[in-house]
Amino acid sequence: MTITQEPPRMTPAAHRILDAASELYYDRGITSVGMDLVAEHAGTTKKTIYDRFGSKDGLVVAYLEARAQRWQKHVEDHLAGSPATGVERILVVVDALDAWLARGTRGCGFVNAYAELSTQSADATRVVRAEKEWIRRLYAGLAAEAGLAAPEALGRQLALVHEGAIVQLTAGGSPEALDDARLAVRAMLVP
Amino acid sequence: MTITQEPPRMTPAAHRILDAASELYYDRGITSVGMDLVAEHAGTTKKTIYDRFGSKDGLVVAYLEARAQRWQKHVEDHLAGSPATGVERILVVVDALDAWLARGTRGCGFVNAYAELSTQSADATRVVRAEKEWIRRLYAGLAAEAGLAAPEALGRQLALVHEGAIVQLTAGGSPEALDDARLAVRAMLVP
DNA sequence: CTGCGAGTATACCGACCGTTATGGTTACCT
DNA sequence: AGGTAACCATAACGGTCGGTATACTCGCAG
Repeated sequence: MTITQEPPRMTPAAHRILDAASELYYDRGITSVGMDLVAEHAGTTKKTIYDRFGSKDGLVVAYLEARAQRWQKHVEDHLAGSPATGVERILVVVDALDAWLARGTRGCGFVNAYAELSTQSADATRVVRAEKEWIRRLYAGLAAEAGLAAPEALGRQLALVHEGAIVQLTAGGSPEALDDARLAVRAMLVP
Repeated sequence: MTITQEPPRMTPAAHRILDAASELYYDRGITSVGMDLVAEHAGTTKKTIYDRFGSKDGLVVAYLEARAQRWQKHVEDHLAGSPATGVERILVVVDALDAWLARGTRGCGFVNAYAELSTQSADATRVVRAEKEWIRRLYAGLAAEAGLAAPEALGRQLALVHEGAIVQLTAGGSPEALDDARLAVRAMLVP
């Protein structure tokens, strides 16, 4: 049986811990960041971390869930703040990704976490998979709203371009990856 | 100044070490695999590892370079063994990727290494970037041979689908990712 | 006044980290 | 015969790992 732990109570110190862990885990990787370092950056102690998050795995899952929430809100804000309609709304997601990746070259935090933890933490893997499925459904939903044919399959194909752009921009060091993604998306939307 | 170390002399023990490290690093991640574990799996001692590879970073770079060579040979063998011509040769690369990913769900070893090491090892990052550039040039070269317009830009766009398929298949847990990639590639090749 | 939850401070645990050292055993090359 | 390269075995180095224990202070609600 899979135990689903209750979410940690977000006391003030817990907030500082999660903020520090989010920055450190994303920037330096999860395995190479120890609990002592997180405690130091959060201005607290390991005792408080374990009181709030139970284990390193618990803190990692909280980090991934918070990051997913931030990222999804970022996309939804972009969509809500754009006058685009129809197929153009699909390009708004690419713009949101571009803005999200503007700072930093560390790539997708979820892919990075999967790279380190997929064989060691089922909970972390579950959060990563959920975020990737969210991307697929986001594009599929926009394709359906635009009245395009086979929106589910098209949404998955658009998600490939989305993920590929992150990889080629960061790990691949290809600075024009986002522009390439816009071209690829447009090519896939003209029938 | 950047020191380029000479490649390790591949004595019999060095071969076993590199084989063991390749399997362990890819399966469990690089940071979480220690030198003791590599020595144990290779049936040798840490002394011999350091005699042959100098440091953990040296062993990691050797792992990535060997993996890139294996992967590129895999693709070239697929291309050489296929009767396809023109744009169909681009799909052969997707078939080669499908076969390469048939076993395992650990995704792209280079992206995984980048996730763990990009802020800590310039040498490892250089090997990762070289492999991603190789993919872009591979597709661009096939696009040029097929007589397609703007082959460089098109090659980069095809590389996005390629990388995205790996991510969505493994981290995303989307089993139809390779079929989606074939559809996306075909959509991008009809003008 | 009391009890309690939250947080701080410090020390500790066994295990493992990357790295180096010492010493000895083969086997091949001159 | 002597040298050298490759390898094995054992141990140790200082440091960090995730996690636990003890003891303390503070603010607040009953």
